[in-house]
Amino acid sequence: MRRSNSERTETMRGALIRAARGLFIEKGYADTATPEIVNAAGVTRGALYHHFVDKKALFAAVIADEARKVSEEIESASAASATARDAILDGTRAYFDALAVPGRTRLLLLDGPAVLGSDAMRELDEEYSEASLKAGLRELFAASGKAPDLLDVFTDLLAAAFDRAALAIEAGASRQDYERAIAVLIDGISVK
Amino acid sequence: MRRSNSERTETMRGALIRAARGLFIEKGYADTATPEIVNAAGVTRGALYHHFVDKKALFAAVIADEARKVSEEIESASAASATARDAILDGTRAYFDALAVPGRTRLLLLDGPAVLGSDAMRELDEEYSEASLKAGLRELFAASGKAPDLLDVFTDLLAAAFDRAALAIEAGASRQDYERAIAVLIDGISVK
DNA sequence: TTAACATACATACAGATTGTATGTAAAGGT
DNA sequence: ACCTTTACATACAATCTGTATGTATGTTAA
Repeated sequence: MRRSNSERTETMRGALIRAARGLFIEKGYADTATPEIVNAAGVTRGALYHHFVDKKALFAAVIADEARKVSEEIESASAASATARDAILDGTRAYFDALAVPGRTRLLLLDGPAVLGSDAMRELDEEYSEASLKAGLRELFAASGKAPDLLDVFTDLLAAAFDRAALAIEAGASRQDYERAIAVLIDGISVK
Repeated sequence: MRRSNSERTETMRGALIRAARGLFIEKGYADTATPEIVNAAGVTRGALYHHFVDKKALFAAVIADEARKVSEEIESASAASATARDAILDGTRAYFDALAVPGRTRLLLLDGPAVLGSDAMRELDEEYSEASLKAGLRELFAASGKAPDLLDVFTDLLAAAFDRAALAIEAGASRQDYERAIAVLIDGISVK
């Protein structure tokens, strides 16, 4: 069968990313060797190093994919909420659902920051999942007549709290407790 | 000179931990090789692998040291504050000061969780730095007549926010803005 | 259509790294 | 003084990563 180059590239990159994703989740970035990855994908290391400059670049592709999926799931879930408060809390639940997909907390919250740096992860977060939170907070501030001068800071702090909550929930903590506490935090910052 | 074995062990472990700390901060855990570490310490890899089962164990020793120091600095700073609110905010500032020591955010917030796992780091945090925050929150809740049923959860969420703030401040954000926002969060959860 | 080139992938190789095995010297107990 | 244990150094085997090189397949233009 004759396949175009762009098609070959696309399927090969997809296969490598999928195989790498599984192993990175299972054993972590550091303990996953490139021979394992290409074995799982049924190819050789030549393909990997042709499509990615190094192992870290492959990891970055996995992370970017995952961040995009999380963002998409959140946005598709937070369709229409009655109030700004509800929009934020619905978004929070959608975020917890998205991070409940096995391995995502490890990829996005543990290995990602260590391997790619917190700056790179911050950029990804801002580009993807934090956008809707920030929009929600902006509305909330507007509705409660609060000055939005610390909007970015509150977004950052709450995003960090959500991340920690996702980690705790995965470790066995009560999701309901964390959702209640987050609701208290949201209500707390919306008082004038 | 004749030195006892326990004395030799202590100085050697200290030298290895100090050398490793510097390199882990400078280049990260993954990019620091054990030959470099022992070179910096002026010994051989034999000494390292005699005192630590592997590279990760040496890293764990560095992290434990650092977490203890942070905890000590916080406790020595938060001597006596007028109110529970002040105690928490003073503790927050002390935490920011402690994490402003170069490399600590990388050690404790980036490499630590990735290398040792978030469970291990959570245990360290609970044993050390989060204890005073939890005590402060308990007082705050008592003073404002709030039910303390979510005390652990709020402690966790706020600790995560503090960590993110420390990272942001190191990346160049306004420390004052983050302190103001944190004060708002604290005040928000203390309303009945 | 085919010669010329670029892209996709495989194989081979060099350097470096980790952990272990083994050897030696110093300390501790009897 | 002897024997055991601990502290450390050296030597070795098994990886792993990135690069260099080789081959096949796709692309382009005369």
